[in-house]
Amino acid sequence: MLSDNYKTEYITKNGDIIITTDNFSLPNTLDCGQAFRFACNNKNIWSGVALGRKIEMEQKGNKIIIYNMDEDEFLNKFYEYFNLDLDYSALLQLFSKDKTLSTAIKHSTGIRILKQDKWETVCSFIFSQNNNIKRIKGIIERFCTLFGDKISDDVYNFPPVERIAYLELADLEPVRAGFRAKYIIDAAQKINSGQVSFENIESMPIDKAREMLMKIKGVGPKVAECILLFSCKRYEAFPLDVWIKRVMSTYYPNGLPQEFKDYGGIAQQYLFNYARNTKLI
DNA sequence: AGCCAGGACAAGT
DNA sequence: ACTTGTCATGGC
Repeated sequence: MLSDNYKTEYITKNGDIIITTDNFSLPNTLDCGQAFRFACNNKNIWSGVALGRKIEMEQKGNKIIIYNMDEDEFLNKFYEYFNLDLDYSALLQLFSKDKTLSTAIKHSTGIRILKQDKWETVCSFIFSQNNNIKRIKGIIERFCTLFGDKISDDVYNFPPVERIAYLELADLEPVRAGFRAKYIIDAAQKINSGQVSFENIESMPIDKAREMLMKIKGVGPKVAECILLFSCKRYEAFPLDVWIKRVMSTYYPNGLPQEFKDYGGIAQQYLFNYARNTKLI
């Protein structure tokens, strides 16, 4: 359906990367509930931690500036992280044939699905269950500060899985994750031991991938879909949370149109953001 | 103050 | 196979 080798325009300048595209909104992408470690300061700079480094960005119209990053690191890690190999222009044009999606897209333009670290995504969405986004962010920051490596002032990497695998439940108490803490330990142990492996997860039949992820305690159908969508490039994954369930019952009682299903997860993210922000649904 | 949150699990029909 | 109570915590 979409081109396999789409390329987004960029240049390097003074040690920064400057991306040019009409389909990239920093606020909508970084604050739509898929990632939890980004925030905007009062000077319009978005700052966060991803793929083991602090990253600072700014949007000026259709240009996205990634400060202090060389081309190697950009091409090897963040080009894929920001999903710059997907033709959002063509995809959103397809989605816009549907009236509800068209409205949602106009409301929250420029959402992109990030390709995040898998272990971090497992933890993040375990923390997310029966929880609100504000508190999820707090839990994750405490988790990183307590167990991650310091990379600069007040900035900590996401803790490595092998470190968490050998913690006691009581060690996680200051994270204040509640009943989810035991799930984090179980996830770390199963991933660290290889009982749950990410190898081939991006290409294996999606039902196999779901089944494997759900071997982790605390990973049910919804969290599994989030992991597949937000860290494995499985755009057909379709997380059903309370917001999307409302959208579906109101606007799509017979399910999402078939022609969108290969990219249903991306459509889902526009619908989620629209529903959550407007509270109209 | 009380309801709700990017749910999952276990026990009960 | 479906339904229900329970699970910590704190945002609003």
